Amino acid sequence: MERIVRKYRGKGFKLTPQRIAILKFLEGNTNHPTAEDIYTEIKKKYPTVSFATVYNTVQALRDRGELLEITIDPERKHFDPNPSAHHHIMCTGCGKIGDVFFDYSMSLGLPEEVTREFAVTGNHIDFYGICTSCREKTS
Amino acid sequence: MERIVRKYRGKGFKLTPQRIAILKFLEGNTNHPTAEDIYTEIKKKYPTVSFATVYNTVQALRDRGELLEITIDPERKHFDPNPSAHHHIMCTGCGKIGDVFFDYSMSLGLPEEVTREFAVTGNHIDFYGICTSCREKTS
DNA sequence: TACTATAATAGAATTATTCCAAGATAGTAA
DNA sequence: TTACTATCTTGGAATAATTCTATTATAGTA
Repeated sequence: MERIVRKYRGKGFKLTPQRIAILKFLEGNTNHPTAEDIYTEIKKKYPTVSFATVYNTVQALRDRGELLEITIDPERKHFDPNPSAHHHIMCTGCGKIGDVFFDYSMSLGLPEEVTREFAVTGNHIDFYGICTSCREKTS
Repeated sequence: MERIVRKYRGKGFKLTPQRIAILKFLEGNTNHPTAEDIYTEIKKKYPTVSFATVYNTVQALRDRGELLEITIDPERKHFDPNPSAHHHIMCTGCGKIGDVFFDYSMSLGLPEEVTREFAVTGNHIDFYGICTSCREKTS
């Protein structure tokens, strides 16, 4: 019995073959795939899968707090199956996204004029940079 | 002679009435408008203005480093005519976006496994919270 | 004043995402 | 094991944001 089936069975989350394939693809995936990346991958095994299924599934996972929607790339959304609080860095050359596991919360005090207006609930840091392979290409 | 005309004339930036209207609308605007917000406003005075003109103009401004594209709202892009390095906070109730003028760069050291792969060039922090008026509504 | 490079326009095209109705099926209760 | 039903999957249409294109207009300049 697979880990994924064990994790989701009987929790109000219907496990269909397509969903299992999506869950397997996402599990431990640190590539921050887009909806299209997921769709393309699942289509290999389930050629009739639709974007609706991909979006439905990531939405269900997001609602369960098991997946994050990432906005660092202005072009499209990326998804991160690691829901623990962390941050991201994107290569401005090739668009690759990496994780930044570091808790900055102690360092992010806000100016009084902001806390006067907002009750702060969270934060997320986008870092930008150039990755190793992009630096090699241009040097 | 208007300030805007003085600022842009003779700098390879063609000043048309529509552009002047957009520039005036953006100047000092801290509401982080969307393309549609800009379009709707300019349409009042220039009813034939098109979205293409709005997008062309904000792109030209972005390329000149005079405007930032903001990704804090997963639904759509917002624009910020203040290009100085600062951060943003969005109300998760009503979507209102506020500015956070504080330089956190000294606090944002990155783990070695990240700097090994990326030459970091910038950062931007998205804060989330609930604004005053949304708190009043739900209490 | 006239010329030319650039902008504005309408509308089509593209892309990302959501919605919908019909058929299929996983999970459950008997 | 069977049968039921709530939920999922699907294709395609719909929506929304953004970009592109060809044509016309015009700001800036010479």
